[in-house]
This record gives sequence, C-alpha cells and structure tokens, in this order.
Amino acid sequence: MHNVNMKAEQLHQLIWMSRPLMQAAESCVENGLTGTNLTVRMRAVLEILHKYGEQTVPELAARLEIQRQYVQIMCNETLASGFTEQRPNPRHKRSPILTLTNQGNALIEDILSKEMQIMQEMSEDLSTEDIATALKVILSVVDGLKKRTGERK
Amino acid sequence: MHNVNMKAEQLHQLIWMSRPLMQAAESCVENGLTGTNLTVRMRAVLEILHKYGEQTVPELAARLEIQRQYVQIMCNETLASGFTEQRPNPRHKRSPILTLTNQGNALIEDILSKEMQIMQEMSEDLSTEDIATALKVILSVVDGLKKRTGERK
DNA sequence: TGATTTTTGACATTGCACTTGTCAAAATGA
DNA sequence: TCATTTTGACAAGTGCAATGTCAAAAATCA
Repeated sequence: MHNVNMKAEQLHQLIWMSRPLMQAAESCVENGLTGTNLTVRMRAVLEILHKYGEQTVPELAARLEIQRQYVQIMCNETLASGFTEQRPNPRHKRSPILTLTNQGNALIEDILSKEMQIMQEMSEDLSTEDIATALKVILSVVDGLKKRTGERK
Repeated sequence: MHNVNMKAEQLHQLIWMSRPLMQAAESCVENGLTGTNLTVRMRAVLEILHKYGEQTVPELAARLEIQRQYVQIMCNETLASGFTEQRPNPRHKRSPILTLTNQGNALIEDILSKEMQIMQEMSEDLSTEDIATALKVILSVVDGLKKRTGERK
C-alpha cells in the first residue's frame, strides 16, 4: 500500500517535470540557433524534411500533429529564407512537394549534429539501460494518459 | 561508438516526448476538472497552497516560476470563486496572505486524490525501479540542458 | 461521364498563456 | 530620512497555436 503510493507519487513528479524538460529543451535548441536565420518552428520543418524526406505541407502537419494552417506558415517562412523549395507534385497540382535546398540541408545537418553532440555529452552520465528504461516509462505514461482522457468524468 | 550514438538517439527521442507528455498530462487534468468551476491555472494555485501552505502572491509566483503579474490574475480568479481568501499579512500590509477556504481545500483534495488514483493505475504497468530510474534520468537531463543553455554558441 | 465531396493554400479572426512595462502606495534598508 | 525595493493593479504586447472561410483543384462515387 505504501509502496503503491510511492510509485504514484514518483510518477506524478515525473509527469510534472515534462514542462521544465520541454522548456529546457526548447531553450537549448533556441540557443543553438543563434547566428542562423532559423527560428525554432522553422527548424522543426527542416528536421522533419531531413528525417522523413520531401513531403507536402499536409503531410508535415500530420507528423507534427498541429493544424495544417499553421504548418503552412512555418513552411512559407522556410521557403522565404531559401532553406526549402517547392517541387511540382505529380499527384496533386495545388500541393507542391516541399524539399530541402542544399543550403537548408547543410544547415539542418549542422544543427542536428551539434545537438547530437550535446546529447552524447549528457548521456555520458547515464547508462544505456537507464535511458532505455526512461524512454519506455515515458512512452507508457503518455499512452496511459491519452487513454484516460475523455473517458472518465 | 555505435553505442554512444544509440544512447544519444534515445535521449533525443526521450527529450522530444516532453511535449506530448505535457499535453497529455494537461488534457488529463483538464478532463478531471469538468464539473468543478476550476480552470487548470486556478488548480495550480490551489495545489501549491495545499502542498506548501498559505502564502503571498509573489511567493506563489516564485514557486510556479512565472511572472507575478500573471499569478496575480490566477489568484484573483480563485478569490472570486471562493476557493481562497485573503488574510492580513503581519509582515506586509499590501501583500495579504492567500489561504485555502474550506471549500477550496475540499475541492483540491478531491481533485488530487482522483489524479493520484490515475497515477496508481498507470504505475501498475511499471516497476518501482523503472519509475525511479526514469525520474532520475529526467532530472539529470533537465539539469544538463539548463547547464548547456547560454554557454556555447 | 457528371455530380458531389474532399483536399489544399491563402487569408482572417480569435484565444490562450504568458511577458513586459508602468504606476502609485507601501515597505525596507542605509 | 531618503533612496530602493516590493506589491497590486492595470495596460499592452507576444508567440503559438486553433478555428473559420473561401476558391481552386483533386478525388470519389453514382
């Protein structure tokens, strides 16, 4: 019984660390972006294009899980800055495929490699197993929370 | 080398789960608030008062790590709804001490106990050690990220 | 085929969670 | 005592979105 409460307490604490974690992560990313002409939201577009390859705005929106109207704005910014360009979409005339320019590709690779370096530094203090465990727990919690939202009153 | 990259990759993935985690947590809390006259931000005030006891607005702001001007608004809402009340502050005439009313106390205890029940349910799938490990990793990562922000270019 | 429905980019409006700035009264510290 | 700080109140601004609407184009279906 006491054990159960301990677990619940720790889980509660863990969950509410998500905000500080997110803020710290975004600050750190933002920090790494100074000097480039990128914003955090533009970086997100480049990251997805780099990871999953060229795609349309609606595809990006689905992956980012935010409204396509807003993703459109983010993408237009990357277009205006020359980090991405449009390619005609054989499957849809009104929805061009967004692709990284050489400049955009070089930039996002540079940024990601610097970020990865920070990840490596931080992971030195932690064991492979602990990181894997933490990731597993978080995925489980996100899943559990989502399942429990909108069902009970 | 490959192992190092694995760790960094997983850490990266873990860090970027913080946003979905936070959103899921807030949705879940919001969900548990339907029917009460509380909003998520009002709940935050009651939670702090319940956990740390009566205190002034600036103290609350420091604990929540958000600007006092905004915390003032949140607190005024809890006052207007009768969940908190002001007590004269012997140490400062202009800054009354905010304290839970009986109604506010009963409400926040009810909410917190329901939330804890969800925590317990979710923790059933996870071992005590795994939860402790996850918490440790997250705290370490937040710490590491904060240290690494604002230093390197 | 033709008609209906869906997708898409563009644009406008709105909401939310804050931050920032300012003021005056009150409190604090030298 | 006088300069500085704290505080509540108020005003304005910011960034990240959601929401709504439109028209063109595309996809679906009868």
